[in-house]
Amino acid sequence: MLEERKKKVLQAIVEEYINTAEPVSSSSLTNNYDLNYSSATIRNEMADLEKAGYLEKTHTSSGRIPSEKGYRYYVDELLKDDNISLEEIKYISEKLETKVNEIEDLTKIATTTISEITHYTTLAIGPSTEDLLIEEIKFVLLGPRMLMAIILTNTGMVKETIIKFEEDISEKQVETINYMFNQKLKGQPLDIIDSPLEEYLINEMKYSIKVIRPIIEQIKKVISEDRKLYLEGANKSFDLPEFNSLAVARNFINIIDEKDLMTDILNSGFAKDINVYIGDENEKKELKDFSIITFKHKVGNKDLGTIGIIGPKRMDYSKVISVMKYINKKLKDKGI
Amino acid sequence: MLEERKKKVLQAIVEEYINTAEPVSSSSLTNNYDLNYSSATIRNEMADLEKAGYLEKTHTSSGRIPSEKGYRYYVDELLKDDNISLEEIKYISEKLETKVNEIEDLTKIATTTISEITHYTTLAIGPSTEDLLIEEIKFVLLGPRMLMAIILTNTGMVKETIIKFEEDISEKQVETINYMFNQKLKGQPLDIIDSPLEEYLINEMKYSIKVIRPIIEQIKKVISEDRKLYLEGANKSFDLPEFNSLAVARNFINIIDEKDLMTDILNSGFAKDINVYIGDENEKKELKDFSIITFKHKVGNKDLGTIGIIGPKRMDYSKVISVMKYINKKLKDKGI
DNA sequence: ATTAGCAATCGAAAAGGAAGAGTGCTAAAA
DNA sequence: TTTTAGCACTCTTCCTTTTCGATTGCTAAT
Repeated sequence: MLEERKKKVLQAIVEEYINTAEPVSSSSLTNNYDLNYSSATIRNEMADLEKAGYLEKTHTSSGRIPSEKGYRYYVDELLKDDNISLEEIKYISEKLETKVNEIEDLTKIATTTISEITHYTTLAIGPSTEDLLIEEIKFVLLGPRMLMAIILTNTGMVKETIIKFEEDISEKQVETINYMFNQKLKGQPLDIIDSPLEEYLINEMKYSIKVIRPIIEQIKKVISEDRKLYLEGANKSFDLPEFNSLAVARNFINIIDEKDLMTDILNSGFAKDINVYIGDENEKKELKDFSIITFKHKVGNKDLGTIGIIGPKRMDYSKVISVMKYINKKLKDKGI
Repeated sequence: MLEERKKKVLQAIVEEYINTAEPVSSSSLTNNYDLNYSSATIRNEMADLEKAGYLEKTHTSSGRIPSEKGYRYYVDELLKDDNISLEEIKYISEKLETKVNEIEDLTKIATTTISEITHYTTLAIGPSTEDLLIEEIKFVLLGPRMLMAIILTNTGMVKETIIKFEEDISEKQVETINYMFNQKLKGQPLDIIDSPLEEYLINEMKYSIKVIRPIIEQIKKVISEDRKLYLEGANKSFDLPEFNSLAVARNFINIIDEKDLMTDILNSGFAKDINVYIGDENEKKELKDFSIITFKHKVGNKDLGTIGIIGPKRMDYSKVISVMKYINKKLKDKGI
């Protein structure tokens, strides 16, 4: 447990460094941040904090920057999570008022809004299809050889896909298919549609393989498709001073270009509502020089997508977390 | 019209510069590229080509690099468009064999393939909805207050959307809607669905505004939605030496992050099958340091999407154009 | 417990210099 | 007339050296 003054010094250094991106000197803190001590006193505290692992030096005679432990302490103990202005509240509210017919659109709007307010690169994936139950499947004949399958789930999510056939099929056949599929699949989990089921339907139902197979194939494909990934404000990161280093910039581009990696990150580790991973705390080593903040938007057990921010370790945690909390609350209030 | 030897020198310089990204010296060309002359002779030719505007120097005592006029001459007169290996042909063919149910998926595959083979950043937009005619609209009731509208067009394209209502609607109502809409819209251009039509339907058909309005609103929204933009291999550009300049890298990120700009670019200027814009030739001044090569994939009058490559002016035009030509041909053969 | 004072350290920027690559030009060779 | 050898000149790149200033840690005074 840190003494009160050490906390103040640590907080001042973290915030100053977040603002300026320059190592913080002892003298720059005197008479600021409620620290009315001489630079020598601050210097002693800084030396202690460094020994305890909260601060680092870039070289012998430089000012201090926070270590990952320092950031972590700041995030856990010192950070204010109401760092959001009236204008921002207003702006967010307006944005989220937008009427949408699909949840994914809302996730998209939230992503853009967060990126606009925080000026960090923001990403999101749509809701997971795991754990969803099939409520009903509808088939609509669009042409003599073109059928649309519409799957309704228990959460109100709708997935549709088009199946093309090699030969004509009749309305009568569609009716049979409709009956068969609903008979077998109503109330079942979405991922039941795999090969065993295919065999079953074909064998047990004694229905033409030429008709059943393409349907199952296509439905399988659609439900196993990767969750859609949204990315907003990749260029915003390039205005940050840490991106003056070409190595950092290239690293960043490689990361956000790697869609599977991003999806993984947004999919993992949800201990809390809002999760902060600082540098090496990230599971993926590629991210060791960045921080990630994610939050899962859900109502009850209904997963509605995940939004994440990626930025330098010197991220404005306070602002980002405040904005996320507010958006999270707003989304919950909307009650979708 | 350039003399034969000048052409050879120009071609050699362009190709050498594309390969090495270093200004090309007179001595590096002797005994290469079918140029059996001394460096002094080459030097004289280079001086002439520079006077004529085809070459530039980065400073007084440097080798030469092609000017935009030089690249243009190379692309128009000197470039080989069969610069594609057997392995590449095989790879492309395999990729394009993939069975897809929707055209957009094919565009996506082509985009990825091009990026993989050329190592340049590749983008694409799906087919334009302009000029499409409505063949039929189907309505499917998904729940008491949820309706799906499925629009079939003359090109076989399918667009569907979900409409939510404030009050229950019956199967009977859906039938009426179905009849009304098809009656009025069959054979009409897709973009007929605008406000006047809304007024017309509501007034003339004397049908509940509460039902008609949300349907029209939603359909309007869907058909006016931006065409989907695909982007592949943004990180690949960062391996190019020109991206060692931070200004260039940042510029590039800003460009590809600007989706409207990218969409505009892919939408404009289709004089030929394959279009090359070198540096300042680009309409958008942001692109003055880059080259863009686009091609529109169409069969007959049916627009099936546009694919574009963006890279430095020192782009491997020969490779890119060869690959595009081959893919274009393959897509045409597939006949979708 | 705090602070003033000061030598010591190190990075960043400026200045200087050497090496090398490439050109243009002149005069000789083909 | 065309081509080439030869060489002075130019300019970049890289390396070293120097200077300047910011900041620290330590010691002794408050």
